[in-house]
Amino acid sequence: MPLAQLFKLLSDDTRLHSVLLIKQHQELCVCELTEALAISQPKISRHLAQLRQSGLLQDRRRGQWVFYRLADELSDDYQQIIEQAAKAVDLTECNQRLGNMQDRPCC
Amino acid sequence: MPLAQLFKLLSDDTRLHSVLLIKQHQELCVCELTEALAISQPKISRHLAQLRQSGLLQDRRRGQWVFYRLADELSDDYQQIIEQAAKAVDLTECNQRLGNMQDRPCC
DNA sequence: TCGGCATATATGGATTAGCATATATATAAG
DNA sequence: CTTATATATATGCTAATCCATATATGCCGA
Repeated sequence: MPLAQLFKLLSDDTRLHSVLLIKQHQELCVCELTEALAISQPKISRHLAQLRQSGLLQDRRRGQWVFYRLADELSDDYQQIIEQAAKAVDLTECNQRLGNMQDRPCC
Repeated sequence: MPLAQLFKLLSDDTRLHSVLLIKQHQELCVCELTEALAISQPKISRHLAQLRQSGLLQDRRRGQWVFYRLADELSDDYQQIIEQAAKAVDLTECNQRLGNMQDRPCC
């Protein structure tokens, strides 16, 4: 993936915050992201599909849930860009909503 | 400027390469960028205006030329993201075209 | 069947490029 | 000094394309 494409993926708040939340928590499922970002399910699903198809995320089905994590093969350069991005974004509100969530899927 | 906006600015090859070339050379004028990127003058001019209006670049008129450089007030976080980006992009071809340019403006 | 997730379609809005043209500065001629 | 011209840069306008969202619906596993 060219660098400009990585930046385009991260240029949307929904995708940027998703990636950073997933990086912070290692793995999150769709319903957790829906809650943390306070957006509709089709909206997050569409953006996750885009991130997965671009090779930035990978998914794992676990029963009824689909968990997303950063792709294992992500280059060091790109990981460090995401690392830097994490320093410049405040995810407090997202994490609060996530913390208040009831019945979070176990694993 | 929100981080997502920085990423949107860097999500276009013309703007990404402009910023990285300017960072590498400290300062470049419009005609040098036109040559280095091998694109039309109105095209680069518009993208530079966008980068300037967003506060990423600043300009300086010197006679008939307008020189662009990274904005002085750019935050550390954002500078480091650009730093990382520079490691992931190959500007060899652009620099070759720039080196072959005749009658480059002096200062 | 139900909950969780993905996707199809339609729509409005944003982005981009190209062409022509306007503005600004420098230089030369009269 | 004024006028004319050339160079460098910016901008109006338009067409084409791309993007994000909402709504509705399909699929899959328990």
